[in-house]
Amino acid sequence: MLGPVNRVERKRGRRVEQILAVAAELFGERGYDAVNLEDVAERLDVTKGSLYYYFAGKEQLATAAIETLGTDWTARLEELAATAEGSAAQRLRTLIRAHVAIAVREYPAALRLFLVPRTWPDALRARITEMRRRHDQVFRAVLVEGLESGEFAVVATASTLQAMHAAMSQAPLWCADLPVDEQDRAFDELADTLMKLVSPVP
Amino acid sequence: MLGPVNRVERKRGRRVEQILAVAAELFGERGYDAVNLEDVAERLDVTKGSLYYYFAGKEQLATAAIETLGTDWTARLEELAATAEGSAAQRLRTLIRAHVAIAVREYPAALRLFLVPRTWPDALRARITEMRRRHDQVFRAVLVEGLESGEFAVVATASTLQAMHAAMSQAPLWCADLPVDEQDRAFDELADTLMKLVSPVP
DNA sequence: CCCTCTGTTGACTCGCGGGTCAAACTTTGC
DNA sequence: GCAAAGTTTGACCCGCGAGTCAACAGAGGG
Repeated sequence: MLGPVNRVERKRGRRVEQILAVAAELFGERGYDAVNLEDVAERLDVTKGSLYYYFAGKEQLATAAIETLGTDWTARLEELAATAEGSAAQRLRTLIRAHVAIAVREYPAALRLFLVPRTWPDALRARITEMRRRHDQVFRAVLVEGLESGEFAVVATASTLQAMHAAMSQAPLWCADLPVDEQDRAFDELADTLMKLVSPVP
Repeated sequence: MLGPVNRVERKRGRRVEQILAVAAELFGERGYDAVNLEDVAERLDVTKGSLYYYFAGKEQLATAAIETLGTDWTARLEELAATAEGSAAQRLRTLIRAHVAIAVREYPAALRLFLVPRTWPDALRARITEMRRRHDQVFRAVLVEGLESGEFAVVATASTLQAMHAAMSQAPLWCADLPVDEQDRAFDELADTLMKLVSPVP
């Protein structure tokens, strides 16, 4: 039997989800150290102490929150990869755009997750690494496909993926402050630019 | 009259340099919050209180340290750009390699300076932005040159530079732990990969 | 209406790290 | 050799934020 058994457990489950949603947002925005539990509690119109009823501590809360964030993000990427139509190039471009859009619009500082994992407690590092591995996996699959079909040409798969990932993760920093319509143009430009990494040369 | 006038001031100047060297290393490695002044002091075989004789506070110390780090790094890039021989492509590749090597070998976590500037106090943000602007300037110059001579083709100058910068800054994260000889191969691969961003397509 | 179980509170402890300062020590100039 | 200036120390203050906990609601259930 999956899921909560009775009304009480369901209620608790919903509460946990609310907390995780807020926590994911804050940890995604600010990183680990810069989030304090009072802030999380305040956003839930609740007191800090109450969080400890659901989670053993900051680290556990952050771990669960990252899990949530990661699962959501990964799921969307994977679904997109599964449903996207067209050539490998078209699909890769779609993925890049979507990934950048999620990063910028929803987790504007989630790059911290990937870029400075050393500041996170050990337990979290593993989750973050795993999350990144799964993201990479989605991109790698399309990349390999395009390579095998001869549609793409790359110097080295590893550094191509690294470069792509770096550029995408960093996007929030330089286009978070742009107005929305310019953001869209920036996403397109970045996607086109990154496609050059896989384009064949004469 | 430039420079310190008497022996006392020279001595003080040297002490300040020692402190800044250590501070630049630590701030470059760990970011702002994660550095505490006790650590800085300990590395200098000195007490925390003593730092306050030379600097008004953590923020001022960090500002000066970043200044040092930035000046050194920028100067080396600029000198390399000025002395490098060959086509625009050859020079760009040289710059990329050098930049990555400096990032990985000397300031292994300096990417935090660029990547998460929102965690730094306002005063520091300006310095960091300026440092990055100067780095970009060096690359932009070569890029524009190659474009004008028809050697390069890019989708958009801005996102090309962004992508390059992102990939280079992030390099320390994924190749800091490699043995030195593999690092060199990784640098080469990354440089070759990034050159694709400017390569003309048929 | 009371009893129990689930949640919530707010006042508390505690350690950490930035910042202060008078006193002690060292160097320098005469 | 001594006074003044320069430098270092270590004990101390203070605020912040994580974590604790006894006391206090409500919501059902009998």
